[in-house]
Amino acid sequence: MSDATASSTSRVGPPTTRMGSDARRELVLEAATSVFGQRGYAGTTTDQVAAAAGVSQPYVVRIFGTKENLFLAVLKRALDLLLTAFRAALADESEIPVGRRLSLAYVDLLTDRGLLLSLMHGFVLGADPEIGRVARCGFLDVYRFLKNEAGFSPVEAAEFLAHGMLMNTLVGLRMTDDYDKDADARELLEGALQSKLALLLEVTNSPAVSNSPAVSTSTAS
Amino acid sequence: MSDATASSTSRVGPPTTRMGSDARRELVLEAATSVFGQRGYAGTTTDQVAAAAGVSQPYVVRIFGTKENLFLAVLKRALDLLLTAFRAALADESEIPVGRRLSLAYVDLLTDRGLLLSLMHGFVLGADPEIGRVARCGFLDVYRFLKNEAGFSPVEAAEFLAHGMLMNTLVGLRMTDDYDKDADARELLEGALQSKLALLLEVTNSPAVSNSPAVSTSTAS
DNA sequence: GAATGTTGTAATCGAATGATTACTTAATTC
DNA sequence: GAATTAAGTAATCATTCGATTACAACATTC
Repeated sequence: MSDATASSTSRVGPPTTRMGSDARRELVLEAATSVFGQRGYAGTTTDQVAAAAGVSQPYVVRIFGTKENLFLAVLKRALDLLLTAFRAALADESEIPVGRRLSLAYVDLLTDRGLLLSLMHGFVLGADPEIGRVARCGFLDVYRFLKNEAGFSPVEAAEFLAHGMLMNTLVGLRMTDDYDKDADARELLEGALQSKLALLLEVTNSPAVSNSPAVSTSTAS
Repeated sequence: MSDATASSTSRVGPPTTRMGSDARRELVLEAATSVFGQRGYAGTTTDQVAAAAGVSQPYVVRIFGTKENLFLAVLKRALDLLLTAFRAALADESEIPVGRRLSLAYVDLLTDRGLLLSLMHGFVLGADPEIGRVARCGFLDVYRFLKNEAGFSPVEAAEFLAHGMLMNTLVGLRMTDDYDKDADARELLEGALQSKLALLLEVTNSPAVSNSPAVSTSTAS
């Protein structure tokens, strides 16, 4: 906090230009996706989300009503982006077979830190009444897409989903952190991701979560 | 609470017989495994664990020092049980091929509610310094078992792990809740679990998590 | 059978956190 | 250009929760 000439309640910087509520909402959703992906639903505070989005904590709460609603919005957005990316990959005519195109689209999404991990956190909270309902429904939507739109058989679809869950888990584990240190980790990543590994390694380089509390409520100047 | 003849500080029931600390520790670990599996690390309170174990909340804390230590102990125990079950399945000579025996052992473990879900919750917390380290190490231990002891190739091991992660996810999602209601859920479960589905359906019938706070600190009489 | 250690609980504390209230200031409208 | 709406924050509250302290009852040893 600069002790400038400003009196206690007057402005410090140049007059802030305002943002439309839709844009602000999307910005908070992106920040929330990142934080929820790292720390899970219960492990994330609205204050951490606010800090990541560069707004105050009460504003985050006011936009979404409750933390649970915010997480549900993150889940729905993630599922929407996932299916949209899959449909784009499907529509994109190419010599590459369908399954491979979808796999590549999936790994592409893994590079959006938090997106698929937030989903994963939701998937293991099926015991929660609200979150569980949305998560089950979303997972089934993906399954139906694979069958009805991509033309997979039930077993092929399960196969595809299994590899997706393994990739999610490896990213959640931050197994890429051990890529240089552990030969088995390297081999596992290569076996699980094969040609898609290089793409993933490029973006997996952010540090571990810090346990120090966010400075909170105050916007970064 | 019975309003018996007891004065405020006197005993109510018969003199409680004590339990050895090892047995008590194991009992608390089992309860913690169940609760962590349902609600995740951050979503679980030491009080919920205490209530599930039938002891007081401070006692849970005293046994394990911190909640994080408790969760780490749950993870290590789960990994130990997993590898022990796998080694038993491997040693058990039979006509059934190795992969199938291990799969059956895995589904057997899924019936211990919470065990594999606690692991799964740990797996997606790789960004946490301590939990992440233990989770990565444990996952790699399983991978090494598959390669070095069960004789899997790297790709076969990844394949096996992928199906394990899908099964974990389906259990975490409580997809079995929709087995009777949704044809796609039924088909997905059958495609993913195949012959092992019947085993899993038998034990998946406990209700959703309640959001009412545990009565806490008081032992059930 | 006192002394001593162990198993266990009741009471409570301090910090963290989701939410609320009241307020400020930038846009927008008439 | 006043009035009104919308974007945003500071301050603060009530709960929750992990942890600590002090104490009680059972077990063991000598």
